[in-house]
Amino acid sequence: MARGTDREWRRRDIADALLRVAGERGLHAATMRAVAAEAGVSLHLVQHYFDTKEQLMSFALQRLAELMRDRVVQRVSGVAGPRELVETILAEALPTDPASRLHHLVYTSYAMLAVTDPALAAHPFLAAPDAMESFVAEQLAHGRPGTDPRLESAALLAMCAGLGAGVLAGQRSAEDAMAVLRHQLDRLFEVTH
Amino acid sequence: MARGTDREWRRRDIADALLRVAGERGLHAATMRAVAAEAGVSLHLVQHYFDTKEQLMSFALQRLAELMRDRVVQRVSGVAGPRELVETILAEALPTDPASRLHHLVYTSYAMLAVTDPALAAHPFLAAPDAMESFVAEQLAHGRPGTDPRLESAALLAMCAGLGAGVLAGQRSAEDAMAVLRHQLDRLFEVTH
DNA sequence: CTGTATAGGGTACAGTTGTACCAATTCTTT
DNA sequence: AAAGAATTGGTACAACTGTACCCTATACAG
Repeated sequence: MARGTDREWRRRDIADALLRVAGERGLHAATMRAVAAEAGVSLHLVQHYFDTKEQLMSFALQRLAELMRDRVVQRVSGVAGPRELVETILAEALPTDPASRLHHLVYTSYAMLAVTDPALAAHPFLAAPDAMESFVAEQLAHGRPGTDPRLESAALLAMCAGLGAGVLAGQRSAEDAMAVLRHQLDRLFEVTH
Repeated sequence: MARGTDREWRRRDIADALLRVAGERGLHAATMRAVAAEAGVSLHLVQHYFDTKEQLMSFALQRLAELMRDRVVQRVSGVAGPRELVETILAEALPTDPASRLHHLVYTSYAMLAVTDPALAAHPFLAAPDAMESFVAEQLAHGRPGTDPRLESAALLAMCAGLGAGVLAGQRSAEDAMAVLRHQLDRLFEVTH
């Protein structure tokens, strides 16, 4: 009777192994065999829980979105005030620690694959970013009534995505990226003149 | 005697074929054979001009940076005034037409590879973005003396990178991205209060 | 007790990859 | 004219990929 949930656990374990491999050696290195080895199981077991590699890739992407959402929820708990909320959420979009670094590397790799791979493109890839953007827009709307919430929130999210890519690529440090982010938030939330 | 330059032309042709394949089918699809077919030459010829795939990948990346630089130079010619210059340069960072769409897809794919591939990481990947950032900072410095040029230019460049990724992923249209960009530039270049 | 489904392991296979090798042709130089 | 270097082609090969197949155990329904 617990078979169903047990099965789901196994699938999660394997998907997490894929994410680990992809984060350390690149998404292209996440072969069936590499994932099986990382998960400490046989190749056949991976095949048993995922009929095809496409299914595994798709499930791992779901799992990644889930993990990123969990991180945001955990970070946001106990934070109050529009400025603090927005800063917390946007900071999570920056790869400041190994875990989020892995997340953003794998997520962006998936996104690049999705541009040319119809199967991945069908995924609800953009649900999380869209939700973030709406949330930030909402906070701006009744935290800074003078501004255009949608345009400003889109700009902020895009900036963080770009800053995150810059950090990943080694263009700037996570601290520098945070400084750029804080500067923009200071401007947005400065006392009305 | 023209052999040397002839050889260089051939290498460019092959590298351009790689960029075309990568832009249409993804960087992972740019195999030796696919590149040879796209270039209309035999597999051995590709091997002849590039001893190893790593060399081909590296040369194609150089070539991509060259093409992107050429596009910026061409776009900027005939444009005057800080606001117009900055807008022109940043707009080029957005995938508004097929060519720049291809450029940004392949460039970002390379960047993701470089995170886990030491050979690619050694490349002067960030020279172009850094140069752009410096140029924009310079324009802001004596176009908008009140602002912090480096922080604002970093924010603008990062925002455009993020917007570009969003356009590639299908999150928003190129027009919407341009609207977000223009809104930020309007703010930066509004009459001093 | 018997059969049937689930979980697991090992191996085989066809296709693709980067690379290496061998042959032929063309061009330059002596 | 001859020799040799550069250029092009075809094919071979070892490694790796995703997938398929065959063989056990163990749990549970009849």
